[in-house]
Amino acid sequence: MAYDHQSIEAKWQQIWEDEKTFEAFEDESRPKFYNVAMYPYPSGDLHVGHLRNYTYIDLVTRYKMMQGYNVLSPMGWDSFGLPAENRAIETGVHPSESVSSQIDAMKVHFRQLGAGFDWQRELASHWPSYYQWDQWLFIQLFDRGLAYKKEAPVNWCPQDQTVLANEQVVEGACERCGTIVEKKNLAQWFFKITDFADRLLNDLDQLDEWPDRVRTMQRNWIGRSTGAQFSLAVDDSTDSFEVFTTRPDTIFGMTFAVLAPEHPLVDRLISGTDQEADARRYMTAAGRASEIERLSEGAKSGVFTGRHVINPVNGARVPIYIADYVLMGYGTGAIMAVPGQDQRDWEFATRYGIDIIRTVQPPAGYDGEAFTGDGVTINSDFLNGLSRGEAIDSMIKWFEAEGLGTATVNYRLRDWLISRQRYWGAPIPIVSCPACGLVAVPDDELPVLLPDVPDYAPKGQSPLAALEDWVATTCPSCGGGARRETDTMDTFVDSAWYFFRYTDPHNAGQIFDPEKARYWMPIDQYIGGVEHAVLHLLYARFITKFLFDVGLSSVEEPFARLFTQGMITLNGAKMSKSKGNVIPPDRYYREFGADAMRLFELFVGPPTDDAVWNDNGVAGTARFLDRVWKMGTESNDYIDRAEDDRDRALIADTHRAISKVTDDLDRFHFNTTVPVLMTLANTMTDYLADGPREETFKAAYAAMVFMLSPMAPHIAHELWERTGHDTMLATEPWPVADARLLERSTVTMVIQVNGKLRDRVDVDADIDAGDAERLALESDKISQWIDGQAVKRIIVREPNLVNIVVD
RNA sequence: GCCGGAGUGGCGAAACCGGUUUACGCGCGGCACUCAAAAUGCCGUGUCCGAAAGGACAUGCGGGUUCGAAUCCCGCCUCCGGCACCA
Repeated sequence: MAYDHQSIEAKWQQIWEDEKTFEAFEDESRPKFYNVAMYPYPSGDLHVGHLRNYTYIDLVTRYKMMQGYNVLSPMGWDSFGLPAENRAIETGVHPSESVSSQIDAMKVHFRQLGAGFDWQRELASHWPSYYQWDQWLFIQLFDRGLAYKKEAPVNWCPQDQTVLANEQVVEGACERCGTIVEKKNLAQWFFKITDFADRLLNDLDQLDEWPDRVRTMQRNWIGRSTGAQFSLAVDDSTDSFEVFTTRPDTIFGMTFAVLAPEHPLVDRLISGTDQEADARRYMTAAGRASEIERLSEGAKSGVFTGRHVINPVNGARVPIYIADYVLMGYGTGAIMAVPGQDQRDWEFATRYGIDIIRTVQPPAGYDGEAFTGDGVTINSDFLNGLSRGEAIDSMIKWFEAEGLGTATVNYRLRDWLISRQRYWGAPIPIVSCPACGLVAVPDDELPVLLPDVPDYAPKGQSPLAALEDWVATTCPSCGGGARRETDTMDTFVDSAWYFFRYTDPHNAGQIFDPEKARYWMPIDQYIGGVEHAVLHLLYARFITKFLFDVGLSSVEEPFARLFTQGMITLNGAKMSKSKGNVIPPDRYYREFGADAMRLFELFVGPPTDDAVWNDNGVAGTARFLDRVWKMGTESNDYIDRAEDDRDRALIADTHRAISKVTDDLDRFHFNTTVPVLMTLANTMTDYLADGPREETFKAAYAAMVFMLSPMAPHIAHELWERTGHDTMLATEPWPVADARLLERSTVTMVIQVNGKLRDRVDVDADIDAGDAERLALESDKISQWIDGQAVKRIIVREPNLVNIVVD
């Protein structure tokens, strides 16, 4: 009977739902396994690239379940955010309506794929029962000074009409829409992630089950550098300013100093100097230029202030410049410039005719510009002759003794800007009172519900600001008139802790029960796209550390093991609606079934790598499933007879397949598991062609069905049932290979002459070295190749190889 | 510029510890079944020479280590990803 994938897949999807096969409960008697796919934005249409990810997560769920783990694999929706809101602006449909229908469409996809999720724990960030706890979390941070409002130059996307976090600016452009961002001075809400910089950096070392690439990206993003911060006094003035340097050892080479155009001291310094007009003109130009323009300009530009600073180590009087290659946002916004040892300073000094003094001896014959390598310190008085490290230490001691500075650590990481001037997000639960200042909304008034608005269009401030009745409120502290915060939270706040809520999703009185979180956390396997390497994955680590600090989380790191899957591409391009190269899975479901598609998603290539979609591939895996089906349902003519060599060989091959599939699943080498099963099926076909056998074949076939269960669950469950079992295959124990059967009694021994393959012979696996050598020399082919030449050496690696070395 | 990763048939890829290169699938060619086609099954399929037996050459390029290298080392080339005036 032909395999009817349509009705059989629907049948098992219904059974898994009815029997609640994937609902999980805390159970201290079994090891837990918390398995999470990054919760998706509900975009409705999934394409074959998305399904690779969900095939992997479901494979892990089913595999770990069969291995006896108490597996939790929940699913939820990252449902706040711009796409729903932009759709609302176009169509007038409220985002909550469009999001709900998208969620329904996605659930149909997951069901069709046969994905085993615990739907009883479903959550969505736009549900008030969820974002209430976003708001609660915000207040916890606020109460501890870790959420604060500050006016600062921030990234503004003119297209989306909202500010962006640093992490959301990619090469000077909005990560979402690609528009060049502008700098604006605005009062915005920040989370003080910088307080956690050292922990976020150091704990990366523990995450040895994370891809190195992601850890490196986070390290670079945090960007810790050590050095010294010290004070430079302005000549003829009581003013001074702080500078940060990683190279205090080069201070004798300082021939100028530079302030960022936005530095607060600039105005006072230039006032009344001959250079004032020039300087002001430069600052206006620099302020107008976008970051991209500043970067692309190439040659460093700047302007002399007319003022000087005194080098504290030798009293040298050096000019102060303003230049936009110094950034206000890093360090102190001011530097000592040492062109001899810094390439940027070198370029600037060359352009403006400033002196260059080398303080590190370059190697003989060095003809480069600034020398940034290691060498002996020169031209530096009491530092002369010291190595870089010694000179740095000496200088820091000197600064400390003089009271001018100290050793300092600087980070590239900035505080996380979380307020957004958009509608579709969680309202920030703060009230601004003329008398009391910024006051948190009390817990018993949460959630601050997101009100309906007549107009979603962004106008530079949140659409909520137009709702005067909503904005006007009373102060929770003094009862006087006050105004609500109208900005909403970045959706990355929602996603920074949702995996805690999964552990206790219906708790109405608490963000989650710490005991339930303790049972499930940390996530044993987290799967998602590498595009979140420094966004979601960093924020979630930060919030987890905060929850740890306040006693809610038992772990400091949320994701014990991280897997980042590659993309599916088509004609060399990422699938996207805008490119019009999206392949929907529907046709494959219809023609070949979800199981065949799942197998091809596994088979298509190494899981971490991008893979090219091949339209014929699913037909190939469907053919394989068809063969397996026929073998199980059409070969009923078993005969009874004693086991022979052929039977023993089949059983041994089966155990080798179990061993290999188990190893490969453990190592996430999913692409190599499918060929193992295909090869086993080919072996079984050959076996059947030679005449059916009873018990032996049944055992091999059962192993095939078990191994298919996590990969192609529908057909596997159906075959399990049809071969006379009334248990649920999903919860049957995973087969274990018998180590004694894995070893072969005979192997093919390769005979080489001078490393080139010349003959092969079958030998007993326990052949000794002497016999192997003798057998090799007895070979006719080999004696032809030796042909009288002197045998210099014979390398024997019994039982696999003999290599005869001749002159 | 700096930091990662990769380069193996017509294509996706295997080869896990240095030991039979190219498993498995796609594609392609042939055959069987069929009135025919589809589906299915079987056989073949790295390149070159050769009728065959067989041989030579092949893992981006050039060297090296080794009895033996896709794998280790050195130097290049190309592609992909990340960071990029971070002082």
